[in-house]
This record gives sequence, C-alpha cells and structure tokens, in this order.
Amino acid sequence: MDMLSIKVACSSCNLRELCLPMGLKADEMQKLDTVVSNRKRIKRGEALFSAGERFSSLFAVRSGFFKTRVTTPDGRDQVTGFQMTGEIIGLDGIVTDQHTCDAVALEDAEVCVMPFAQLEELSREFTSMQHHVHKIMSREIVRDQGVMMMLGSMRAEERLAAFLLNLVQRLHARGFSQSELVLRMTREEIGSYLGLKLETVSRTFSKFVDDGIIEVKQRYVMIKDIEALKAIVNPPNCD
Amino acid sequence: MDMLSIKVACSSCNLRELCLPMGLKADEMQKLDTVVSNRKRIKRGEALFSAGERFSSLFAVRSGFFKTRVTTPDGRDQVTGFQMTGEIIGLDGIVTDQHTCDAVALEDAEVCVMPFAQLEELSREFTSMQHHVHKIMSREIVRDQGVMMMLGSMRAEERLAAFLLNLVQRLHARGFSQSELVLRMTREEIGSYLGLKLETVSRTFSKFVDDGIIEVKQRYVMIKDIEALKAIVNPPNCD
DNA sequence: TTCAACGCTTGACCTAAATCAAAAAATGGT
DNA sequence: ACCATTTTTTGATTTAGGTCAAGCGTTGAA
Repeated sequence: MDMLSIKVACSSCNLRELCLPMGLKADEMQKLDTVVSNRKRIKRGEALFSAGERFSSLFAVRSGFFKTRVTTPDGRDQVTGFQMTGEIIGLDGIVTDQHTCDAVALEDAEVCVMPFAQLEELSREFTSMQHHVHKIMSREIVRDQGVMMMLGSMRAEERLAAFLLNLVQRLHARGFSQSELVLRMTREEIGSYLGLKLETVSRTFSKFVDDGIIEVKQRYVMIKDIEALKAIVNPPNCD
Repeated sequence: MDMLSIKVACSSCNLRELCLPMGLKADEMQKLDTVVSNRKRIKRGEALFSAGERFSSLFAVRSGFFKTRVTTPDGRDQVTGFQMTGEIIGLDGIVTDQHTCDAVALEDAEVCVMPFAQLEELSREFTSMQHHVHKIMSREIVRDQGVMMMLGSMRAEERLAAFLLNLVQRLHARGFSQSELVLRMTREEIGSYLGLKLETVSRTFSKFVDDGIIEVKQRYVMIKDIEALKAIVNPPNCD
C-alpha cells in the first residue's frame, strides 16, 4: 500500500471553517482530531475509490479537485459532481457498505480520511457532530435536486451558465475571485455533468465569448458580465 | 389546523418491514413508537409540505402516493421523485431547517409524522436507529445519482423503460404484481420527472405498445415483455 | 344527464443539440 | 526540446425530441 499517512489535526487546519469541524466547540474539535487521524494523497487521474469497493470512510478534500462518476453496465458514464476543498466525498457508500460511484482526482489532491464508524460514534456523543453529519447528507440531497432541475428542464446555455455561476460561487467562498476561475475539468467532463456533448459545451463557451459575457483561454475563464449569466439561468419574466 | 391525529404504533404496523423500523429489535421498536406518535391525512392534490416551509419532521408514507417537486424562480418545475408506501419524505429540509421542495399527494394519502429532533435523540441512544437514518439518507443520494444518469445520458425510450422497471420493482417489493401497474401520475408528471414533454411520453408509450412490449389503457399498464424493457435500458453490447 | 375541464393521443412541422469530420492548439512524457 | 497524444474548436449535416394544433376520451360536478 503506497498510501502516505500524515498526522493531522482538524483543530489547527486552515479549512476548519469550511469543512466538517465547522462550528464545533474546542473540546468537540479535539475529539474529532482523534477520528480524522490521517491523510491520503491521490495523484491526478487516480481514483480515491471506485464503484464496488467496500465503504469504510468518508473523505474531506483538503487540496485538489475531484469528480464523481457513475457508470452503466454498458459503459456509458455520467459525472455526478465536482468536489473542491472542504467538501465531503463518499456518502453514497453508506447504504450498502459499497461505493456506487468512482471518485477521481482531477489534479494532485490530498484528503482527510474519516472512518465512518468513528464518526458515528462521535455523533452519538455530541449532538453538534450529529447535526453536522445530517446536514452534510441533506445538503447533498438538495444539491442533487438542483442538478435534476438543470438536467431535466434547462437548455444548453442555461446549464453552462448555472455551472459557471455555481463554480465561482464556491470558489469565492474559498477566498478566490468572483470573476475569474481555472477549470479543472475537460469540456467532455463538463458535458457529461451537464448532459451535453463536448462540442456543445465548446460552442456554448464560444457563444458566451461572442456575446461579451465571458473571456475564455483554454481552462481559464473570466466572467465579464455576471448579471448576464444570471439572466440566462433565470430569464426575466416576460408576462 | 384541520390535521387529523391518530395514535399509531410502528411495532404493530404492517409496513414495519419496509419502513423506518425495518430490522429494529423489539425494545428499540417500542422506543420508536413514542417518536412516531401521530399520523396525518393528505387529500389528493394537497401538499404535505411546500418549499420554504419550516422543517421539523420526516414523514413515512403509510398509504397513498406522492411526488416531490422543485420550482425555479421563473416558474418552471421539475418532479424530483415519486414516493410510495414505506418511503421517507422530507430529508431535503434538514440542511437549512426549511423545505426546498414541495411534496404533493397524487392520491388520498396518510403519512406517519416523525419529529426529527426526537429521531436524532433516538439515534444517539441506539446505534441501529442511527444506522437506519444514515442509510435512508445515503439511499436517497444513490437514487439521485441514478436519476442524474437517466437525465444526463439516456434517450427517451431508455428513460421511460427505466421508469417503468423501477416502478414495478418497487411495487413488487410491496406485494403487487411484477407485470401490471396503475400509474398514479399524469403523462405530464412522468415527463417532468424524465426530462421529457408529455407528448414524447405519450408517443413513447405508443411505441412500446406497437412493439408489443406493454399494453396501456390510460393509467393502467401491463408489461408483456419485461426482458425487452430491460434490453432497452441496457442495450446488449455490440462489440 | 349534461357539459366543462382535463388528460391523452396523434399528426405536421421545427429546432436545439447530436453526430461526423477535420484541423489547430495545448499538454505531458521522454 | 520534441513528439505523441489529448483536448479544443469549428463547420456541415442529421435527428431526437420539442412545439403547435386538433380531436377524442374520461371524469366529475351541477
């Protein structure tokens, strides 16, 4: 096993306001430190876990960027989400004790390993921890509702606009710019997530550039007119 | 408040093998009885809860049939799921203490009201209860992945076939036929769930009838060739 | 019993996105 | 620094599903 273990402490982690320990008291945080006892590095392109593997831990992204993906028996796959710093991966594994999706690093990454049994133990001890775990799972369910809405009833331009707005919003919450971002995924991965082909993603980017809404240079995107993007997602009523 | 309260007991409920109490021991079940203390009747077309309302309880469907639905600011809506007997509704409300979707009864229905704070209390006391709650939430997350897969990378026929197979499978688990079902929702609601227009749903039904795969008479559907349906969802590889 | 409202089907036509194709640009590994 | 591979863009064409429209069956309320 080439996994690199490192002693870590949530209580001194600079992500503690974004990640699992968010809002915990000092003594609760110290208990959490005993649960989140090691980290794991994943190289770009490698899987943190794959569908079918036994579930034992949740993972908190410490650095880097992931995609999660489900695959049909006949080999088609669907990107179900992109996860960045402070976000939790692996909730799908709880129900059957097996993962049902793959989590793949889109750049060299590091995660904190949180053995779920210990997390459950802590949840029984501290209501704040219990609430946290419940909220994290519920947040994922609400996020999924939003994706269904996007896939079920938006057009290509709306989907891409919603995607870009979602990304910058999450990046901004992590201290990055509100108007610039570097995409960590390919056009094909964006397309899979949005239910579009890569050519459509590329064309839609080009259309936004033509319309003066964004500037694009490969993976780099600058949002010149965020209001225009918002208007695309939520077309002003014409009644 | 015109809500009708009725004393109930999970321990004597005929759904206990499908619903929340599944697998609990006798003493745990009795504790659960104190939490699930009343039922609520919802008439066809009425909402059990709506987006924006304060969250306080989860609901277990005792009888009847629900849809959940999210709505965009500009008034489009997306059906996110259909819930039948024994299934749990309301998980979306946990994260913000507010519901983010509407749950509407598609026929006269009855639900068991489970105050979430009490459920959490019980979860701290019994690990089996805690596991149950976690698994229910994780199951919903996995279900959502399946819906994303369907919306993101399946064609109309595949979506409708997957939908019918999913419905009969769930109905069969409840003691109904493997080959016959009565749809509780309109073509438009099916379309919203599947990301299709009602005309497309209707045409696809007609195509399946022409192909001899199903028989349809309004809401009644009889599956004549379940293998053909499965083959549509998972096209046999041609490599 | 009648009729209005609603749900469903089917046809004709249209359009957004997929597909096919080719070339240019960027990237990573050696 | 170079080459092989991957990624992206753009154009031409096709197509699955959407839109518009009409008619019919069903349901339920007066």
